[in-house]
Amino acid sequence: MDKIAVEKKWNKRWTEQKVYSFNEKDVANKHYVLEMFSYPSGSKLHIGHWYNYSLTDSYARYQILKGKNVFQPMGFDAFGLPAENYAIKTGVHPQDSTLHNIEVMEEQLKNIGAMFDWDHEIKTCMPDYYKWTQWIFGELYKHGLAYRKKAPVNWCPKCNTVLANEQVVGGLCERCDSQVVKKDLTQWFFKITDYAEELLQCLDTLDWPEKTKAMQRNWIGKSVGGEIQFQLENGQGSFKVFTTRADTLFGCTYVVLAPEHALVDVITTDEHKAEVQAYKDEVAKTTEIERLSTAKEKTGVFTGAYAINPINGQKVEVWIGDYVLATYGTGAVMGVPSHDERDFKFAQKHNLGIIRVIKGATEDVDDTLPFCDDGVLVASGEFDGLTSEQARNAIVDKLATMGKGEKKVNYRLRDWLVSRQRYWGAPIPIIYCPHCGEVLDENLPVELPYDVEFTPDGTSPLAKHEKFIHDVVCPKCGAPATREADTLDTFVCSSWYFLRYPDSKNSQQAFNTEWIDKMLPVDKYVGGAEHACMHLLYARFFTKALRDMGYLHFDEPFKSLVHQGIILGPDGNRMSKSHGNVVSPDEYVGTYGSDVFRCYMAFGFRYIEGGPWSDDGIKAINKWLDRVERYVLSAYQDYPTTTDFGTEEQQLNRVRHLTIKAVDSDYNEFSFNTAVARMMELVNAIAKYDQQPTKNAQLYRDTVDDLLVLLCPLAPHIAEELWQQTGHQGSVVVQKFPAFDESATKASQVEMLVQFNSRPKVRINVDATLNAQQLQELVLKDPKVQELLQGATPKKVIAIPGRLVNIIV
RNA sequence: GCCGUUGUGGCGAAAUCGGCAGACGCAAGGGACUUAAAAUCCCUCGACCCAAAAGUCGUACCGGUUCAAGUCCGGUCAGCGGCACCA
Repeated sequence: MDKIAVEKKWNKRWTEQKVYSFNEKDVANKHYVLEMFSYPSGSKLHIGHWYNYSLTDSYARYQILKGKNVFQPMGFDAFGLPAENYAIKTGVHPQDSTLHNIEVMEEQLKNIGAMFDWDHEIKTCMPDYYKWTQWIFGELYKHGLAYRKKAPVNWCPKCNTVLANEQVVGGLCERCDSQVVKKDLTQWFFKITDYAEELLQCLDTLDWPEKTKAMQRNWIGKSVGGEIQFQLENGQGSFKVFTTRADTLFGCTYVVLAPEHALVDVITTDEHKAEVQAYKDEVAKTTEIERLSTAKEKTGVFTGAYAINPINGQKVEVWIGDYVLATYGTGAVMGVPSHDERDFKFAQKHNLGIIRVIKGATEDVDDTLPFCDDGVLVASGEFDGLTSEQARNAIVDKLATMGKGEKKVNYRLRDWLVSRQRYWGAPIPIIYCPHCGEVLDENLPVELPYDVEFTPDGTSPLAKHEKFIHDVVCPKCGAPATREADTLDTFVCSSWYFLRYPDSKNSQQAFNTEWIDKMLPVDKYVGGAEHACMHLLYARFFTKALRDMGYLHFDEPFKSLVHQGIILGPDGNRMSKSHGNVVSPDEYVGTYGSDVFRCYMAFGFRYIEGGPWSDDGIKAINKWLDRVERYVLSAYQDYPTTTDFGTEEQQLNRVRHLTIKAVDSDYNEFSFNTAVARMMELVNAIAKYDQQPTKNAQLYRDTVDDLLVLLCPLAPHIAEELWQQTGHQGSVVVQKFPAFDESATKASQVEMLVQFNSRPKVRINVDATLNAQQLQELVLKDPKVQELLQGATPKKVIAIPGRLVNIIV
């Protein structure tokens, strides 16, 4: 078979006949399969795309065979920096390059032979899409979930834009690895922190990889504790500290404020002013990375001020130190050197007191090290004898009655910074009016102008576009106004695309509530694990926010999530141009066709693991598919036939049904490698049966028919071609998954393993229906067993029908 | 340091509720067919021991539970991913 020609033929025919279109009338039976959409970069689809898209498509095809009404759309995450950077380098406008790349990629995606529903395609850079991205911004704004504030933000000097916390990896820009610096800027934020608790709680309800859920939990970073108020000694006011260890409060010997803390300048005494200012200057100069390094020494200086520990009235020194972060908790911590690693180091260095107030269960107290575990309180007045856990509550409760403390939960999650000082993104629909201030523009879309000078210089390219900025009046008062020049982070665009797909042509709304309530949540979402704390978190936030506004009525967008593994280069490194280990799928697809390539990827890797690329087995898969062809055609040739159903027939039928059962669950679990292995076993059984001089044609043909249907998710074109060549009506891709007949898998006689002292010794054929008692009796009577027993009486016999018999002597 | 995850032949990997470890393939070796090659088909293929039969060892390491452990329990080590001065 000329596999390439066959692929072209069927691909074309399926598209013409719309074999794959979703039936909107049968929405109750829908199965929404979604692959993370791709970024239309200039380079072609790589192995990773193929691995993700082709095998998830196999899962979708399997669902069709199982009678599901599958919705599997595709689109493009088309805004973003790479197109803009490409434009800066080459002068080709981002819109032109993006739209061109999309065309090329559409063609490539079609060649995979996947059944994407192109009628619902989305391109996020088109006004008919970003109009609704802007609308969602407006809704968030109206509900207090989008706001503007001046804050120290992450700035990438190379990309010339701010970044979200999630886009800073180890102090470096996620995209270009430049060192990120802090800048004080007024920026737009989404209030994702309002949903921190729900985002955390709902993780338990999701069928997601444990790893991903753990990463989100970690990122949200909930910590339960208390806020404790310290009065300043000389009546200059008070400040709060956040702690998870209120039980150690009696051990507090000093407090530390973040150098940026507002109170620092107020409380510093004259004699310490110079030193404090010098320290603050020093801190401002160090980079974020240096400052956050755990290896760095715990530096700090005394302010000269004192505060009162509210639980015991002790006077403690107030220090500043850069290990206290202004952006977490209250920007102030209490120092308990006896029970905290960092405080201990800090106290040692600066000669501060160390008072031990928690005793461990064991008595081997080592006072040269901090004791950081829970224990029992000592030297803590009325709280002596309480466990740490009891004391945490008791102490905060006591403080609460004094008005000096309260229980408090803190999250590490920060609000999502969405402004970007770049061109190629959705404009933020905000107008600034000299009289009314910040006004939401509801006249959408706010179109992104084409003729923009986008060479980055640290200011937003749109700011330099006179017409865009100034050709606007205030919607409230009609006065001449100006537009917001920043654009939205592309992650905003991708935070709701799965809601748009089912209703992609709706020009009146972002989506119809009633309709997407039926179509969502996504039943199976497949994409890379690298999105754990960005896209997957943002999309959940959007879903919950839109739910609370009444635009939809479900809690989570992605019910079940699968991460495909990563295909590494042959050298075991991540494929990249710099490693020079990039493998292109094109050559393989050109030589063997997409079915062979897909089957090879299916068989060669555990789907969720991935691994280093090697093409050692691709020829074998090609041969195997040829073998399938030979036997399928052989079954339909003329040969001496019989209607008998003897041992050989039973054998074949048995393997056939075991294969049906196994492949069914394998597809369902994305275990494509074992699915192929099972089908290989079936083909081996068929090959053996083919040797029979006289064959049961009915059984033989039914069996190869089943094989073609089982194979069709992984090799749709080849299966279809053979289906047609053997004279079937209709397309194989919409057949019913073969029915499993359990009785066919049961032999009347089974080979039973007999062990002596747990070591395999003898095999005897027994009736399959015997119960444990009968089995034991029969086995003990067996001559071979008798011989091994040599007259001894077994101490114990374990007989398990269907498994084994173990004789202990 | 914390969280998660993975350790099985020369290689990719299988193994249901604890029940014959290595299915299915690749590579390798041997053979059939062929003038030859390709294609196809058959056999061997964890290690040790051995003429063979039999036997011993073997799922990262140490220990435990069990008639029986890749699988369960306790501990250790290594790889991978994430977080990390978060109070």
